Amino acid sequence: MQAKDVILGLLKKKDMSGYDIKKRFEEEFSFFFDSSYGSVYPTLKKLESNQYIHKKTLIQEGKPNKHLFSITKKGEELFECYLESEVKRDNIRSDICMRLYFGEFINKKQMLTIIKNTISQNEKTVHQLEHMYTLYGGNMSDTQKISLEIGIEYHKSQLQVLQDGIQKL
Amino acid sequence: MQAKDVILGLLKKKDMSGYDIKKRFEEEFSFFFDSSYGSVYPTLKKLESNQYIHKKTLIQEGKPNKHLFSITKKGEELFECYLESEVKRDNIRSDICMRLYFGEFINKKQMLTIIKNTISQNEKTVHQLEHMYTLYGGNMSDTQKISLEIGIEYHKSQLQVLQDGIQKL
DNA sequence: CGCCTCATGTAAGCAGTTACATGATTCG
DNA sequence: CGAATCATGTAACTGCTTACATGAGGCG
Repeated sequence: MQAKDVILGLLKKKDMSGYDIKKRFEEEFSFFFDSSYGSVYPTLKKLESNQYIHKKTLIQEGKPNKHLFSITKKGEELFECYLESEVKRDNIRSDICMRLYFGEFINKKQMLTIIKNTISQNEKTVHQLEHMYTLYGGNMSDTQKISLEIGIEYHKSQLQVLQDGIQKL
Repeated sequence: MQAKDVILGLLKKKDMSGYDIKKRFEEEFSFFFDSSYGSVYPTLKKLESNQYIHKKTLIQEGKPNKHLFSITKKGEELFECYLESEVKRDNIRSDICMRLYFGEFINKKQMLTIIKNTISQNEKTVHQLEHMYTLYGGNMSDTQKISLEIGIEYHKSQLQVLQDGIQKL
Protein backbone atom coordinates (compact mmCIF):
# COMPACT_ATOMS: atom_id res chain seq x y z
CA MET A 1 0.00 0.00 0.00
CA GLN A 2 1.68 3.13 -1.20
CA ALA A 3 0.83 6.54 -2.60
CA LYS A 4 0.18 5.23 -6.12
CA ASP A 5 -2.38 2.68 -4.88
CA VAL A 6 -4.33 5.24 -2.89
CA ILE A 7 -4.24 7.74 -5.74
CA LEU A 8 -5.46 5.19 -8.27
CA GLY A 9 -8.29 4.23 -5.92
CA LEU A 10 -9.36 7.83 -5.53
CA LEU A 11 -9.23 8.45 -9.27
CA LYS A 12 -11.31 5.34 -9.85
CA LYS A 13 -14.06 7.02 -7.87
CA LYS A 14 -13.75 10.49 -9.35
CA ASP A 15 -11.48 12.73 -11.42
CA MET A 16 -9.24 14.75 -9.17
CA SER A 17 -6.27 17.11 -9.12
CA GLY A 18 -3.12 16.69 -7.06
CA TYR A 19 -4.33 19.40 -4.76
CA ASP A 20 -7.68 17.67 -4.27
CA ILE A 21 -5.93 14.39 -3.51
CA LYS A 22 -3.64 15.91 -0.92
CA LYS A 23 -6.61 17.55 0.76
CA ARG A 24 -8.38 14.21 0.87
CA PHE A 25 -5.35 12.71 2.58
CA GLU A 26 -5.67 15.33 5.30
CA GLU A 27 -9.35 14.60 5.80
CA GLU A 28 -10.80 11.10 5.40
CA PHE A 29 -7.41 9.45 5.13
CA SER A 30 -5.74 11.27 7.98
CA PHE A 31 -6.00 8.26 10.23
CA PHE A 32 -4.52 5.61 7.98
CA PHE A 33 -2.44 7.39 5.37
CA ASP A 34 -0.59 10.59 4.72
CA SER A 35 1.70 11.92 2.05
CA SER A 36 3.17 15.28 1.16
CA TYR A 37 2.85 17.29 -2.04
CA GLY A 38 6.39 16.24 -2.78
CA SER A 39 5.05 12.72 -3.07
CA VAL A 40 1.66 13.35 -4.67
CA TYR A 41 2.78 15.39 -7.68
CA PRO A 42 5.71 13.19 -8.70
CA THR A 43 3.54 10.10 -8.29
CA LEU A 44 0.89 11.60 -10.57
CA LYS A 45 3.55 12.50 -13.10
CA LYS A 46 4.92 8.98 -13.11
CA LEU A 47 1.50 7.38 -13.34
CA GLU A 48 0.66 9.65 -16.27
CA SER A 49 3.87 8.97 -18.16
CA ASN A 50 3.09 5.25 -17.90
CA GLN A 51 -0.49 5.77 -19.10
CA TYR A 52 -2.10 4.65 -15.88
CA ILE A 53 -3.88 7.99 -15.64
CA HIS A 54 -4.76 10.77 -18.07
CA LYS A 55 -4.44 14.52 -17.56
CA LYS A 56 -6.75 17.27 -18.74
CA THR A 57 -6.52 20.92 -17.82
CA LEU A 58 -9.52 22.64 -16.34
CA ILE A 59 -9.56 26.38 -16.84
CA GLN A 60 -11.01 28.15 -13.84
CA GLU A 61 -11.94 31.75 -13.36
CA GLY A 62 -10.77 33.60 -10.28
CA LYS A 63 -8.68 30.55 -9.37
CA PRO A 64 -5.55 28.97 -10.84
CA ASN A 65 -6.07 26.32 -13.48
CA LYS A 66 -6.39 22.73 -12.37
CA HIS A 67 -4.91 19.53 -13.73
CA LEU A 68 -7.69 16.99 -13.51
CA PHE A 69 -6.59 13.37 -13.69
CA SER A 70 -8.72 10.42 -14.68
CA ILE A 71 -7.86 6.74 -14.46
CA THR A 72 -7.32 4.71 -17.63
CA LYS A 73 -8.15 1.05 -18.27
CA LYS A 74 -4.48 0.24 -17.69
CA GLY A 75 -4.65 2.11 -14.41
CA GLU A 76 -7.70 0.17 -13.31
CA GLU A 77 -5.82 -3.03 -13.96
CA LEU A 78 -2.95 -1.82 -11.81
CA PHE A 79 -5.34 -0.97 -9.01
CA GLU A 80 -6.87 -4.41 -9.38
CA CYS A 81 -3.41 -5.89 -8.77
CA TYR A 82 -3.19 -3.98 -5.52
CA LEU A 83 -6.60 -5.21 -4.45
CA GLU A 84 -5.55 -8.78 -5.12
CA SER A 85 -2.31 -8.46 -3.15
CA GLU A 86 -2.17 -9.72 0.41
CA VAL A 87 -3.31 -7.33 3.11
CA LYS A 88 -0.32 -5.96 5.02
CA ARG A 89 -0.52 -5.48 8.74
CA ASP A 90 -0.77 -1.97 10.16
CA ASN A 91 2.47 -0.04 10.23
CA ILE A 92 2.63 2.31 13.20
CA ARG A 93 5.30 4.71 14.30
CA SER A 94 4.33 6.29 17.56
CA ASP A 95 6.63 8.92 18.95
CA ILE A 96 4.55 9.25 22.10
CA CYS A 97 5.01 5.53 22.83
CA MET A 98 8.73 5.97 22.31
CA ARG A 99 8.84 8.79 24.86
CA LEU A 100 6.86 6.68 27.28
CA TYR A 101 9.12 3.69 26.76
CA PHE A 102 12.20 5.78 27.52
CA GLY A 103 10.42 7.68 30.26
CA GLU A 104 13.20 7.03 32.77
CA PHE A 105 15.40 9.49 30.86
CA ILE A 106 12.91 12.37 31.06
CA ASN A 107 12.03 14.25 34.22
CA LYS A 108 8.54 13.85 35.57
CA LYS A 109 7.41 17.41 34.92
CA GLN A 110 8.36 17.21 31.24
CA MET A 111 6.69 13.83 30.96
CA LEU A 112 3.45 15.21 32.32
CA THR A 113 3.57 18.06 29.82
CA ILE A 114 4.14 15.64 26.97
CA ILE A 115 1.24 13.44 28.03
CA LYS A 116 -1.12 16.37 28.55
CA ASN A 117 -0.30 17.75 25.13
CA THR A 118 -0.93 14.38 23.55
CA ILE A 119 -4.24 14.10 25.39
CA SER A 120 -5.49 17.42 24.07
CA GLN A 121 -4.27 16.56 20.56
CA ASN A 122 -6.13 13.28 20.74
CA GLU A 123 -9.28 15.03 21.90
CA LYS A 124 -9.12 17.35 18.91
CA THR A 125 -8.65 14.46 16.52
CA VAL A 126 -11.55 12.50 18.00
CA HIS A 127 -13.80 15.53 17.59
CA GLN A 128 -12.67 16.06 14.02
CA LEU A 129 -13.24 12.44 13.06
CA GLU A 130 -16.62 12.34 14.79
CA HIS A 131 -17.58 15.54 13.02
CA MET A 132 -16.68 13.91 9.71
CA TYR A 133 -18.81 10.94 10.65
CA THR A 134 -21.90 13.05 11.26
CA LEU A 135 -21.27 15.16 8.15
CA TYR A 136 -20.46 12.49 5.58
CA GLY A 137 -21.61 9.33 7.36
CA GLY A 138 -24.85 9.35 5.37
CA ASN A 139 -23.00 9.11 2.06
CA MET A 140 -20.47 6.55 3.20
CA SER A 141 -20.56 2.82 2.54
CA ASP A 142 -20.71 0.39 5.43
CA THR A 143 -17.05 -0.49 5.08
CA GLN A 144 -16.02 3.15 4.82
CA LYS A 145 -17.81 3.76 8.08
CA ILE A 146 -15.90 0.88 9.64
CA SER A 147 -12.58 2.37 8.57
CA LEU A 148 -13.55 5.71 10.07
CA GLU A 149 -14.69 4.00 13.27
CA ILE A 150 -11.32 2.28 13.54
CA GLY A 151 -9.70 5.70 13.48
CA ILE A 152 -12.07 7.15 16.05
CA GLU A 153 -11.71 4.21 18.41
CA TYR A 154 -7.95 4.24 18.06
CA HIS A 155 -7.67 7.80 19.23
CA LYS A 156 -10.31 7.28 21.91
CA SER A 157 -8.50 4.28 23.32
CA GLN A 158 -5.17 6.10 23.37
CA LEU A 159 -6.86 9.02 25.09
CA GLN A 160 -8.34 6.73 27.72
CA VAL A 161 -5.05 4.98 28.46
CA LEU A 162 -3.24 8.29 28.80
CA GLN A 163 -5.90 9.77 31.06
CA ASP A 164 -5.89 6.71 33.30
CA GLY A 165 -2.11 6.55 33.23
CA ILE A 166 -1.51 10.14 34.22
CA GLN A 167 -3.35 9.50 37.49
CA LYS A 168 -0.87 6.85 38.51
CA LEU A 169 2.30 8.85 37.89
CA MET B 1 11.89 9.46 15.68
CA GLN B 2 13.93 7.13 13.56
CA ALA B 3 16.01 3.99 13.87
CA LYS B 4 19.05 5.80 15.25
CA ASP B 5 17.04 7.37 18.08
CA VAL B 6 15.54 4.06 19.16
CA ILE B 7 18.89 2.30 18.95
CA LEU B 8 20.64 4.97 21.02
CA GLY B 9 17.90 4.73 23.63
CA LEU B 10 18.25 0.97 23.86
CA LEU B 11 22.04 1.17 24.13
CA LYS B 12 21.69 3.77 26.86
CA LYS B 13 19.93 1.13 28.90
CA LYS B 14 22.19 -1.78 28.08
CA ASP B 15 24.93 -2.95 25.71
CA MET B 16 23.41 -4.83 22.79
CA SER B 17 24.15 -6.37 19.41
CA GLY B 18 22.35 -5.67 16.16
CA TYR B 19 20.64 -9.01 16.46
CA ASP B 20 19.46 -8.25 20.00
CA ILE B 21 18.12 -4.88 18.89
CA LYS B 22 16.17 -6.31 15.99
CA LYS B 23 14.65 -8.91 18.31
CA ARG B 24 13.62 -6.19 20.70
CA PHE B 25 11.87 -4.41 17.84
CA GLU B 26 9.84 -7.54 17.23
CA GLU B 27 8.83 -7.81 20.88
CA GLU B 28 8.31 -4.75 23.07
CA PHE B 29 8.47 -2.32 20.17
CA SER B 30 6.28 -4.25 17.78
CA PHE B 31 3.38 -1.91 18.36
CA PHE B 32 5.06 1.42 17.76
CA PHE B 33 8.21 0.76 15.75
CA ASP B 34 9.75 -1.73 13.38
CA SER B 35 12.83 -1.89 11.23
CA SER B 36 14.60 -4.58 9.25
CA TYR B 37 18.16 -5.91 9.57
CA GLY B 38 18.92 -3.91 6.46
CA SER B 39 18.28 -0.82 8.53
CA VAL B 40 19.66 -1.88 11.91
CA TYR B 41 23.16 -2.92 10.82
CA PRO B 42 23.90 0.05 8.56
CA THR B 43 22.60 2.40 11.26
CA LEU B 44 24.92 0.83 13.83
CA LYS B 45 27.81 1.13 11.42
CA LYS B 46 27.12 4.78 10.81
CA LEU B 47 26.68 5.56 14.50
CA GLU B 48 29.96 3.82 15.25
CA SER B 49 31.92 5.61 12.54
CA ASN B 50 30.74 8.88 14.04
CA GLN B 51 31.71 7.81 17.57
CA TYR B 52 28.17 7.84 18.91
CA ILE B 53 28.58 4.21 19.91
CA HIS B 54 31.50 1.87 20.52
CA LYS B 55 31.89 -1.72 19.35
CA LYS B 56 33.48 -4.63 21.16
CA THR B 57 33.48 -8.23 20.07
CA LEU B 58 32.18 -10.88 22.40
CA ILE B 59 33.55 -14.34 21.72
CA GLN B 60 30.92 -16.97 22.31
CA GLU B 61 31.21 -20.73 22.36
CA GLY B 62 28.74 -22.80 20.41
CA LYS B 63 27.32 -19.61 18.92
CA PRO B 64 28.64 -17.08 16.43
CA ASN B 65 30.56 -14.15 17.88
CA LYS B 66 28.61 -11.05 18.81
CA HIS B 67 29.31 -7.39 18.24
CA LEU B 68 28.26 -5.68 21.43
CA PHE B 69 27.68 -1.96 21.14
CA SER B 70 27.78 0.56 23.96
CA ILE B 71 26.78 4.21 23.86
CA THR B 72 29.44 6.92 24.19
CA LYS B 73 29.14 10.34 25.83
CA LYS B 74 28.71 11.85 22.36
CA GLY B 75 25.95 9.33 21.71
CA GLU B 76 24.16 10.24 24.91
CA GLU B 77 24.22 13.87 23.84
CA LEU B 78 22.66 12.94 20.52
CA PHE B 79 19.94 10.98 22.27
CA GLU B 80 19.37 13.97 24.53
CA CYS B 81 18.74 16.06 21.40
CA TYR B 82 16.05 13.64 20.34
CA LEU B 83 14.43 13.77 23.77
CA GLU B 84 14.34 17.57 23.58
CA SER B 85 12.79 17.60 20.12
CA GLU B 86 9.04 18.09 19.79
CA VAL B 87 6.89 15.00 19.99
CA LYS B 88 5.63 14.01 16.55
CA ARG B 89 2.12 12.72 16.12
CA ASP B 90 1.54 9.04 15.42
CA ASN B 91 2.20 7.95 11.88
CA ILE B 92 -0.11 5.14 10.80
CA ARG B 93 -0.35 3.25 7.58
CA SER B 94 -3.23 0.83 7.73
CA ASP B 95 -3.76 -1.40 4.75
CA ILE B 96 -6.92 -2.86 6.27
CA CYS B 97 -8.47 0.62 6.50
CA MET B 98 -7.52 1.19 2.87
CA ARG B 99 -9.33 -2.00 1.82
CA LEU B 100 -12.35 -0.96 3.85
CA TYR B 101 -12.33 2.51 2.34
CA PHE B 102 -12.30 1.09 -1.17
CA GLY B 103 -14.67 -1.70 -0.21
CA GLU B 104 -17.00 -0.95 -3.12
CA PHE B 105 -14.40 -2.38 -5.50
CA ILE B 106 -14.14 -5.73 -3.73
CA ASN B 107 -16.85 -8.38 -3.70
CA LYS B 108 -18.55 -9.09 -0.41
CA LYS B 109 -17.18 -12.60 0.04
CA GLN B 110 -13.59 -11.43 -0.33
CA MET B 111 -14.24 -8.56 2.02
CA LEU B 112 -15.54 -10.90 4.69
CA THR B 113 -12.43 -13.06 4.32
CA ILE B 114 -10.18 -10.03 4.67
CA ILE B 115 -11.99 -8.83 7.78
CA LYS B 116 -12.02 -12.28 9.38
CA ASN B 117 -8.31 -12.70 8.78
CA THR B 118 -7.62 -9.32 10.31
CA ILE B 119 -9.75 -10.20 13.31
CA SER B 120 -7.81 -13.38 14.02
CA GLN B 121 -4.50 -11.55 13.50
CA ASN B 122 -5.62 -8.89 15.97
CA GLU B 123 -6.61 -11.54 18.48
CA LYS B 124 -3.18 -13.08 18.26
CA THR B 125 -1.48 -9.72 18.73
CA VAL B 126 -3.63 -8.85 21.73
CA HIS B 127 -2.73 -12.18 23.35
CA GLN B 128 0.95 -11.67 22.65
CA LEU B 129 0.99 -8.16 24.09
CA GLU B 130 -1.01 -9.21 27.14
CA HIS B 131 1.37 -12.10 27.64
CA MET B 132 4.27 -9.67 27.58
CA TYR B 133 2.47 -7.53 30.12
CA THR B 134 2.11 -10.40 32.60
CA LEU B 135 5.66 -11.60 31.98
CA TYR B 136 7.60 -8.34 32.10
CA GLY B 137 5.05 -5.98 33.64
CA GLY B 138 6.69 -6.34 37.04
CA ASN B 139 9.99 -4.99 35.76
CA MET B 140 8.52 -2.21 33.68
CA SER B 141 8.30 1.44 34.63
CA ASP B 142 4.90 3.11 34.88
CA THR B 143 5.35 4.89 31.58
CA GLN B 144 6.55 1.72 29.86
CA LYS B 145 3.37 0.04 31.00
CA ILE B 146 1.36 2.90 29.54
CA SER B 147 3.03 2.48 26.16
CA LEU B 148 2.27 -1.23 26.20
CA GLU B 149 -1.31 -0.54 27.22
CA ILE B 150 -1.68 1.84 24.28
CA GLY B 151 -0.69 -1.03 22.01
CA ILE B 152 -3.04 -3.50 23.64
CA GLU B 153 -5.97 -1.11 23.57
CA TYR B 154 -5.29 -0.17 19.96
CA HIS B 155 -5.57 -3.74 18.80
CA LYS B 156 -8.53 -4.43 21.09
CA SER B 157 -10.43 -1.43 19.76
CA GLN B 158 -9.76 -2.39 16.15
CA LEU B 159 -10.90 -5.93 16.95
CA GLN B 160 -14.10 -4.63 18.49
CA VAL B 161 -14.94 -2.36 15.57
CA LEU B 162 -14.34 -5.16 13.07
CA GLN B 163 -16.42 -7.67 15.03
CA ASP B 164 -19.29 -5.20 15.34
CA GLY B 165 -18.91 -4.15 11.74
CA ILE B 166 -19.01 -7.62 10.26
CA GLN B 167 -22.48 -8.13 11.73
CA LYS B 168 -23.87 -5.24 9.74
CA LEU B 169 -22.52 -6.27 6.33
C1' DC C 1 -1.23 45.14 4.34
C1' DG C 2 -0.55 40.62 5.51
C1' DC C 3 -2.24 36.08 5.85
C1' DC C 4 -4.95 32.23 4.09
C1' DT C 5 -6.60 29.40 0.38
C1' DC C 6 -6.06 27.71 -4.12
C1' DA C 7 -2.78 25.55 -7.12
C1' DT C 8 1.52 23.22 -9.17
C1' DG C 9 5.62 21.69 -9.15
C1' DT C 10 11.18 20.54 -8.53
C1' DA C 11 15.63 19.10 -6.32
C1' DA C 12 18.37 17.08 -3.06
C1' DG C 13 18.82 13.87 0.01
C1' DC C 14 18.00 10.01 3.09
C1' DA C 15 15.86 6.46 5.56
C1' DG C 16 14.42 2.17 4.98
C1' DT C 17 13.01 -2.15 2.28
C1' DT C 18 14.02 -6.30 -0.26
C1' DA C 19 16.86 -9.57 -1.62
C1' DC C 20 21.07 -11.69 -1.43
C1' DA C 21 25.09 -14.04 0.89
C1' DT C 22 27.12 -16.99 4.59
C1' DG C 23 27.61 -20.34 8.18
C1' DA C 24 27.53 -22.81 12.71
C1' DT C 25 24.53 -25.11 16.11
C1' DT C 26 20.48 -27.11 18.08
C1' DC C 27 16.25 -29.46 18.14
C1' DG C 28 12.60 -32.54 16.69
C1' DC D 1 17.91 -34.58 7.81
C1' DG D 2 15.72 -30.45 7.60
C1' DA D 3 14.11 -26.46 9.97
C1' DA D 4 14.80 -23.01 13.21
C1' DT D 5 17.78 -20.06 15.87
C1' DC D 6 21.82 -17.39 16.32
C1' DA D 7 24.52 -13.98 14.00
C1' DT D 8 26.31 -10.36 10.60
C1' DG D 9 26.31 -7.95 6.91
C1' DT D 10 25.92 -5.66 1.72
C1' DA D 11 23.86 -3.76 -2.65
C1' DA D 12 20.49 -1.91 -5.22
C1' DC D 13 16.78 0.47 -5.19
C1' DT D 14 12.81 3.46 -4.10
C1' DG D 15 9.52 5.96 -1.84
C1' DC D 16 9.02 9.78 0.69
C1' DT D 17 10.29 14.09 3.20
C1' DT D 18 11.96 18.73 3.41
C1' DA D 19 12.73 22.76 1.52
C1' DC D 20 12.44 25.69 -2.14
C1' DA D 21 10.01 28.36 -5.86
C1' DT D 22 5.94 30.89 -7.76
C1' DG D 23 1.72 33.43 -8.05
C1' DA D 24 -3.20 35.00 -8.11
C1' DG D 25 -7.36 36.12 -5.43
C1' DG D 26 -10.06 36.78 -1.19
C1' DC D 27 -10.65 38.29 3.44
C1' DG D 28 -10.22 40.97 7.71
